[in-house]
Amino acid sequence: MSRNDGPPRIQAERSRARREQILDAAFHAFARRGYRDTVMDDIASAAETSKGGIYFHFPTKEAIFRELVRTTADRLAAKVERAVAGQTDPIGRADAALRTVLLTFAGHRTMARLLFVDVMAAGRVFSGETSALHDRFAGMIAGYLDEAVQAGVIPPVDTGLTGVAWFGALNEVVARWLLMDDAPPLEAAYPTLRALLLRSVSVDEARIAGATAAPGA
Amino acid sequence: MSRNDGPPRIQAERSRARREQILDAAFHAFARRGYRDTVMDDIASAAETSKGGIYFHFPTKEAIFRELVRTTADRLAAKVERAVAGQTDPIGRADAALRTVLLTFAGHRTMARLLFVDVMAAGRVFSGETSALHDRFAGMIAGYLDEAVQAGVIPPVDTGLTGVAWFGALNEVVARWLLMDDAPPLEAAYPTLRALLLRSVSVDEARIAGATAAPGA
DNA sequence: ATGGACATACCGACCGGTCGGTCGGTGACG
DNA sequence: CGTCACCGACCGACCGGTCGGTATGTCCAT
Repeated sequence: MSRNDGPPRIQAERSRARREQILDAAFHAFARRGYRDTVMDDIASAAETSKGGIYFHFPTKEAIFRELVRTTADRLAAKVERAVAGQTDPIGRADAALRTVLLTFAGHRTMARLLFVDVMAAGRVFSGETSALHDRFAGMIAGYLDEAVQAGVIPPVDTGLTGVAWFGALNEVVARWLLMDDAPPLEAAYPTLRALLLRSVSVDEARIAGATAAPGA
Repeated sequence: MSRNDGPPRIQAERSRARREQILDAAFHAFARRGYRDTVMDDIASAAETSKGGIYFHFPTKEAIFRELVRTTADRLAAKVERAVAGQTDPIGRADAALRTVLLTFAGHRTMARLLFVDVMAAGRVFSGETSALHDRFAGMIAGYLDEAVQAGVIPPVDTGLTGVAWFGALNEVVARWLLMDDAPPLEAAYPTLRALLLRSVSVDEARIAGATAAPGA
């Protein structure tokens, strides 16, 4: 793993590692205390470095946050797309996307916090970020819905608005779960939410009842 | 207007008016710039008074914000309940609630901003407030859904979760609208959103098609 | 190979600005 | 003349970002 050819670039490797260390510490700090209540010294000490050290690797606090949001969203989107690729049935695809997001957040509260709470809570400076993030996921949903409409599986609807509404519903369920102290596992909400959403676009009741397997149509 | 009977409580009246003035200024300031980015001096100058003047009427910045959120939510809740009281049909009630909220926000972007954006954006200090606020409205929805289930108009479902999901969908649609610069009127989203939500709890397609009048069932 | 010049990574005291909240004072109403 | 309402200069904690300095690689000329 650490085999390096010819010139032993010790310094470069160390630098990369430290950068990662800072990102990781910032991720957890932001997720726990929120953007504004996180102080650079918090991140520094959690990353076992100093404020000066951080500012060697990053220009501003904002830049750290932006990078974190971007890469986290990227990771999640990739995961969803991977899950969706394994499904051919349009309903199955939308379904897989929903399940992936829900299950991922269930396993990584911190990720959920960062994306769904902090980005909103970070203030007006990041409203562009927020907008882009929500657009991205609402747009993904709308895309899958469009496919479903195209395939004739559901009647035509305003997929844009529906995507937004679906995303909102999902968002709120996750946020709710995040703010509760006692945690009934998030997965528990999946069947109900799934049925609710599918019904909202007039999917056949029979299809809703069927599990996520068997794309035999 | 400024007529006062018998005992001339000039001073008390003036005090009340000033208090209101401050609240009003704070409301708009918070709605425009958000809680954290609003500075006491902003509020002071907008209310045509001074920081000291404010601190004569209120103990802390936080207290002002809390009072604002509470009374605003109260006002909205009362408006919804009034609208709902005029409907007997369970579906009509849920429907009236939805329409009221949407139309109110459409007419008062500031109110929407304060309740839906700023409360989330105010930081961890107010997470209790957020929680309570969302619970309140999600709970209201769940209540109407319970009635509908009781009346046999819709099949039994997890009304709690459904309330949360509905609220989330509504929330997101409003938030989206708030963050857009060009504004297709919010009311335009009403019919689609209405149909979407009603379908999600298996309301008869016939009933969905019918307008909000005629509770003739 | 080796020493010294240059770059890279890192440190933490410090700076400058911000902002919630305070306090001594002032005027006007009753 | 006391009290209520109000003013605004001021305080001090806080925090993002800077800067002079150090220590540890890295590279090249000799």
